[in-house]
Amino acid sequence: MATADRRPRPPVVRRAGHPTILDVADRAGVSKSLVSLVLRGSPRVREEKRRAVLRAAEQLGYRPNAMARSLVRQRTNVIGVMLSDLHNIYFDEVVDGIEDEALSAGYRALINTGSREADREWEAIETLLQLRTDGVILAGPVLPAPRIVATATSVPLVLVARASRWPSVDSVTNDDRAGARLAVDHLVSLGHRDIAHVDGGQGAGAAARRSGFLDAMRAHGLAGSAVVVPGAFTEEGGASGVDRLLQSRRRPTAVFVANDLAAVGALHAFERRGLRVPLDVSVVGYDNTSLAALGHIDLTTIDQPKRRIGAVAVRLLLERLEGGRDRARHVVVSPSLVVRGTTAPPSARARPRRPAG
Amino acid sequence: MATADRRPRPPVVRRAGHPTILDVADRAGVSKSLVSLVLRGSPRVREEKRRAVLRAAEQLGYRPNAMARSLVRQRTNVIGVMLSDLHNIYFDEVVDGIEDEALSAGYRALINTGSREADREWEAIETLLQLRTDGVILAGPVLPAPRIVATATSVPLVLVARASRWPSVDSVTNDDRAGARLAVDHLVSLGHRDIAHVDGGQGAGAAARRSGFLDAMRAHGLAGSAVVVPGAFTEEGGASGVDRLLQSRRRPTAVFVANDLAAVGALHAFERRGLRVPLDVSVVGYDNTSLAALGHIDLTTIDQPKRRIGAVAVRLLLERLEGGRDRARHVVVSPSLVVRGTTAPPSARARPRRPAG
DNA sequence: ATGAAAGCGCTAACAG
DNA sequence: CTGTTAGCGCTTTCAT
Repeated sequence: MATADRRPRPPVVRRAGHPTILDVADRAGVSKSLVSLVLRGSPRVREEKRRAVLRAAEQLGYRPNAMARSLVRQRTNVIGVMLSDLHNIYFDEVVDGIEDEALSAGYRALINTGSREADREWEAIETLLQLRTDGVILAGPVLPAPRIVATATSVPLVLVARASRWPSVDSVTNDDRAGARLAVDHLVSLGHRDIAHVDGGQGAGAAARRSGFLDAMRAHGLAGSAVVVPGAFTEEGGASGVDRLLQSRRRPTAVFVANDLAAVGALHAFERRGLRVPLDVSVVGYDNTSLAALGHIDLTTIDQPKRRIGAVAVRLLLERLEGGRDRARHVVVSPSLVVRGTTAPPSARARPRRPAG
Repeated sequence: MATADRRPRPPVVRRAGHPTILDVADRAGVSKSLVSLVLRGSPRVREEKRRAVLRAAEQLGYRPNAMARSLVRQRTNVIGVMLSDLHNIYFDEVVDGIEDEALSAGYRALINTGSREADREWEAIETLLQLRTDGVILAGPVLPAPRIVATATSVPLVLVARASRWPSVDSVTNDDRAGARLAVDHLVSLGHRDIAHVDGGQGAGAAARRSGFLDAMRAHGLAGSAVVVPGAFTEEGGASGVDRLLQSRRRPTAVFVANDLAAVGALHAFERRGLRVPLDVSVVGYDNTSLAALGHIDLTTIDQPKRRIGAVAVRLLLERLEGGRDRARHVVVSPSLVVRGTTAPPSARARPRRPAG
C-alpha cells in the first residue's frame, strides 16, 4: 500500500521555512493536486474536501509560492515598473494610474528605481527581467535608446514620458507642442505680448515644448518678441533662466517655464528681484504636479493626464501580452490648461522694488 | 551512448520564450551543470570551456531566471518594500537609503505601494511575501497593528516611521519628542513666548510631537501660553489649524506645525490673512522634506535623517537574515534643526493688513 | 574538471 | 471527482 520506498527517503521532517502545498495536502488527507485545484478555485471538487483543504491551509498559515507557480505557468502576472527617479513627483500619479489599471486586469505592479543614472536604470530593468515580469514599463528613463530598443524586442515594453523616435517601441506621451500652445494662447488672451520661455534643456519633452512655444508665438504674430532662454527641469534651472531674462534690456511681462519645479524656481527668482507675480509678471508651468496645486504656490500650469498616461501604458502592455498585438503603437494624450493664481493681465508695471536685504 | 530514449521524447523544438541554461549548454557543448558553475563564477572550470559557455550565453542573449534560482536556493536576495503612500515625499529619501544599503549588501529592493488604504497595503505585503522576498520593510503603514505583528513572526519585517508598541516588531523611527523640543528651543531662543502648535491629528508621530511640544514649553516656563490646535499631516490640516488659531483672542507670534506639508498650508493661511512670515509670525515645520528646501518656501524645519533611517531598516533586516538575531530592536535616530527663512525674532507687529479682496 | 540526477513548490495533462 | 506523473529552470551533491 505504501509507495514510500520507491523514493530514496521520504523526508519525515518538514523544513523550517514556509509550509508547502504538500504540507497542506498531508494535513487535509488529500493529494497535492487536489490542493492545487481547491486553491485555484476549481468548481469540481467535493465540498467536503474543499473545506478540509481550506481549513488545513488556514491552520498552517499556508502562503502560495508565487515563484514556483510562475515557473510552471510561464507567466508571473506582474508588470515591472522601472521608475527612473522616485523624487520626480510627476511620476507619482503616473504610477497610480499604472497600478489601478494593472490591478483591475489581474496584475500587480512592482517598482524598481533607477536613481536617474543609466547604470542603475539598467540594473533595475535587468532585475525585473530576471524576475520574468510579464512586461516592463519604463517611466522616464535616461537610458541610451539602443539598449531600450534591443530590450523591447525580447519582452513587451512601453516607454512613458519619453518620446521614442524608434518606432518599434511602444510609448505614451503627452502632446508637448500642444501644451506649449495652450500656455501661449492663455497668456496672449490675457493681453501679453512680450512672452519668454525658460526651456528644459535636454529634459524629456523640452525640445517639443520649446518649438511649440515658438510656433505658437509665430501664429500670434509675436515671433519678434519671443525669447527663449536655457533652463532645466529643476528649481535651479528655472531660477537661472529668469536671472538671465532679467539681465536683458526688455523684460517680458510673462514667462512660460518648462515644468512646474522650474516654474517654482522662477517664482522665487522674481521674488528675489522684488517682482510680484502675477502683478508684475505672469508665470506658467507645465505638468500640473501636486506642487502647482499648493495654495502657497498656486501655479497656472499645463496639465498632463498623468493617471491616464499610466493606465494607457498598461493597456499597451496588455495588448501585446493578451491581444497578441505586434506592431508598435504610440499614444499621444492631450494636455489642458489649468488657470491658477500666477497669471493675470499685464499691468502698468511698478518700477521693480529692491528687497530690503 | 545516447541516453535520449529514456525520456518519452526529448523536445527538439525550443520554446519560443527565453533561452535557458540548457540552450546555453547545448550551444557550448557542455552539461547544464557546467554552465551553472561558470555563470556563478566557479574557479574550477577549464578556461577554454568557461569561455565557450560565456560566448554561448552572450550569443543567445541568455538571462538567468531568478525565480528558478530562488526556488532552489530558498532565498531571493530581494527586500520587499511596502510603501504606503507614493505621494508622501518624506519616503522618497527613506527609500533612497534603503536601496543604497540593500544594494551594497547584495540585495535588490522591490517596491509595492499601498495607496494608504489598509486593504491595499495588505495586498501589497501579501504579494511581496508570496514572491518570497527575504524580508519586508513597511514604510509608514496604516495597517492595523495585530496583522503586522502576526506577519512579523513568520518573516523578517521592520517598521519605518511608525513606532511599534509591539516590542516583537523591529522598528526605526526618529525621536519626535526631541524634535519638537528643538523647534520650541529655537523659537524661544529667538525671543518668542506665545507659541502655538498645529498638531498632526492621528498621524504617525503626531502624538509624540504634540506632547514633546508641551513638555518643552513647560520646561521653558511657558506652559501658560502654550496652545495646541488640531490639524493633520496635510496642507489643509495646517491651514485649518491656523484659521482656528487666528480666531482666538491672543495671537501667537510663532507656530510649530506638525509636518512640512501642513506648515506650507499654514504659510498660505497666514498669507491669506495678510500676515507676513516671518515678520508677523514665525513658522516651523517637521521632516525637512524637499518641499521645505524650495526657495519659494524656505521653511525652517526639523530634519529627520531619512536616508539613514532607510539604511538602518535594511541593517536590521540583515541582522535577522544573516546574523540570526532573534530579539527585536528599536532604533531611534535623532532629528536636528534646520533654520531657514520662516523664523525670526518677534517684532512689534503691524496691525494685520486685510488683503484687497 | 565535468556530468548525472535529484529536487525546490507548483501546475497541468492524463488517467482512473 | 481525485490521484499520478512529468516537468518549469536552476543549483547542488555525488560520482566519475
